[in-house]
Amino acid sequence: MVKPILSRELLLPRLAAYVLSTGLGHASLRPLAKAAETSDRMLLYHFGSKDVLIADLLGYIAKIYAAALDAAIGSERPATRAEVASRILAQGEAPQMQPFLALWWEIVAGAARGEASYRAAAQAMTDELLGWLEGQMPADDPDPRGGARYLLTLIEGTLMLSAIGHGDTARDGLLASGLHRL
Amino acid sequence: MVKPILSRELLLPRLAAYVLSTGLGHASLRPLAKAAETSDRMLLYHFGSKDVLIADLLGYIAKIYAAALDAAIGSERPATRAEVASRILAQGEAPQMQPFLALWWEIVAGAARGEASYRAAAQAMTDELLGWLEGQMPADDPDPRGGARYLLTLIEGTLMLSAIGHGDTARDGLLASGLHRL
DNA sequence: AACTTAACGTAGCGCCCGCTACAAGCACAA
DNA sequence: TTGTGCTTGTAGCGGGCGCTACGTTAAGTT
Repeated sequence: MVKPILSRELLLPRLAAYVLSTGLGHASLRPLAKAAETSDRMLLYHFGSKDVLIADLLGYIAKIYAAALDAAIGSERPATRAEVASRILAQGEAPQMQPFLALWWEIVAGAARGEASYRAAAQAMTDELLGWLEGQMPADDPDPRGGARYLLTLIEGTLMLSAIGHGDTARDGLLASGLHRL
Repeated sequence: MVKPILSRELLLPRLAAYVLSTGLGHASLRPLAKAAETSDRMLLYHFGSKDVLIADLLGYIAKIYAAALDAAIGSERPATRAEVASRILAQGEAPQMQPFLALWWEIVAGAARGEASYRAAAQAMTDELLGWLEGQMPADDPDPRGGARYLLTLIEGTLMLSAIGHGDTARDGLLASGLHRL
């Protein structure tokens, strides 16, 4: 007998791939089921309701994201804050990260509207990124904790401006920030 | 005879009020019509299609936003960059701006997915904010243009982190940014 | 007075939504 | 062998969706 927990873990990667490629907005049960090679009936059987499915899926995607970040950690530590920022922004421009970024803004929008599972996913992914940043801070940084939070704020602002076609604005802002002098 | 352009301009404020309070995600024709005290039939009559209605509505809301920013301009110019940032962040925390912010992240998400009308609205609102920032920069600022872009990036990052419940993280980042020393 | 046209109401189309009722298939324990 | 309960397929429910067909009213125009 196949245990339900197994089926869920079989379904989640397929659901995640579908949602990452098409977005959360149009993710309804029948298309999701088709992408996972099952039926809407079965999705509800395994997850209970669509809300639970989405919540579980967001948690799963947050875990994928954490793994992607881990895999992207360079072996040697950057020497400056500017190098930390430039590394993670380069990571943010990588093609394989684009589906995550598109999904990210949907999650942020849901969190801003107060939906609990979106907020949980957003916080999990932000905590992950913040931890990664702290670990990447230069060894001689006078304030790694504050510096990581400063860089996180700058990086999220840059990613947002890039998402709406204001990437040049953010780049000019970073150049004017004096970051390369820190 | 009442001209259609008049009716549209009568409908848009009501539609905007509804969308600002409930979000774009669940804005379908019948609820929108009810909020505007008309029928779905009439909304389509005046706008042609839902897509056009949403596009026009986003343009209208961008104009409201511009007016709200204009109204918020203080008479005397700030003396430091930190003061500029603190003013606009205080503005972002004002209760009357919360509906705009919640809607803002939905617009960003739509723009990130490549939807043209969302992107246009996002750029219009960002251009407005950027212009406002440039006008607010201290008179003795060595680089008002770059500084405004830097502040915009920091501000958007801060607003995003606040939206997902990471407001403290952003505040710590700003404190560590050395902004108060600039 | 006859005609035109913008403005609006009523009713309903076909489609997709989340979800459910019901029964059948299956592995297992008694 | 007979339950017993997990898994799955078929079919469909009530309802909301964007949109349309069609008729009516009322204000101009000629």
